Amino acid sequence: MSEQELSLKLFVVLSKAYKVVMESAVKDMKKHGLSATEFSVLELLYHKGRFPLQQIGEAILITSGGITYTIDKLEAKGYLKRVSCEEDRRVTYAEMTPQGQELLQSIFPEHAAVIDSLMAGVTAEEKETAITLLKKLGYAAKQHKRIKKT
Amino acid sequence: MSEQELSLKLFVVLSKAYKVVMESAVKDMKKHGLSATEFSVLELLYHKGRFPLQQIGEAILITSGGITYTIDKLEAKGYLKRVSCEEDRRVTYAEMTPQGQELLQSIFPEHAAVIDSLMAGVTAEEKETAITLLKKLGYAAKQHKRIKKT
DNA sequence: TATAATCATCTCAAATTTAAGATATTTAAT
DNA sequence: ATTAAATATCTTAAATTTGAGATGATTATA
Repeated sequence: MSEQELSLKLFVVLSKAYKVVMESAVKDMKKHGLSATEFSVLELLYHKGRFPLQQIGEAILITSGGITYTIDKLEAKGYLKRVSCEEDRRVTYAEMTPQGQELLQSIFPEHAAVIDSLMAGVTAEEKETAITLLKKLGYAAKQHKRIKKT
Repeated sequence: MSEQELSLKLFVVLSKAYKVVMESAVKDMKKHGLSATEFSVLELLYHKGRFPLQQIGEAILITSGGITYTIDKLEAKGYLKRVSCEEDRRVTYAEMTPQGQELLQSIFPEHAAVIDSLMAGVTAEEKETAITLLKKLGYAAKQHKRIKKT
């Protein structure tokens, strides 16, 4: 296979793996009334604490409109609140409420188990290798985007 | 890292790699007036010839509503037409028109080059490894889904 | 042959995502 | 201190995707 054919193949296989894995993961998130995007936001706040809206978008790769939409939803559900930044009045933080904390504490372990069982059949070594390669691929694609823009 | 942590990490890295790669790929497809889904359908027909609608959905992982929507779009653009199956009257094929053929002939090489340049920075060996692992992961996730359903 | 179950496609409304642009704030340059 | 450029968030309409259910066709079974 030529280099280009390899790239195309990788592109196709990446898309399929993502979609198949995501389909089951989303099913689990839906059980708790959360979309994939909502879950990602809560997971981020759960692990990193309060976070500026803009940076949430950068972290989970959604557009500004998507940020507003998702944060609105989560705020309406009572899982987080907007807190404006004192130092920079352009900035708004998203901060988990106690209800949000409780939710994640209660559902995260099961979620982790679902993801893990999804990936049974791939060994720990293989996962490590895949993580390394996908990180590298993601980094390469990000660079490509940056360069194109310039 | 525990097995479960590895799985979670892989899940996150897979999502990010997919989204970053897709973002640039979609930008290229848009240049030719095609969405990612539309492009996938045309690419499939280009390589495999006429194909039943249902099976298109299975191949590129979109729901039945999405199939109808996308095929409608492509038919309106004149790139394919619906052809009903003689043997089984439930079935409708999607079949590329000469215009569709021409379009793909003209844009596919550039598309392949874009995908390839996106992935510069990952060696051929690494691509091969990634392909193998992602196939395995996709397969594992598909099995998981099948089992869950039973 | 009825009947039930399955299958392929379509319809439609609701949910979500995207893209472009508006507003307010901050930073940098003159 | 102005002005211009950059940044963060929000608004809105359009595009897309999802999910549930309708319809028509086929297959399997009693």
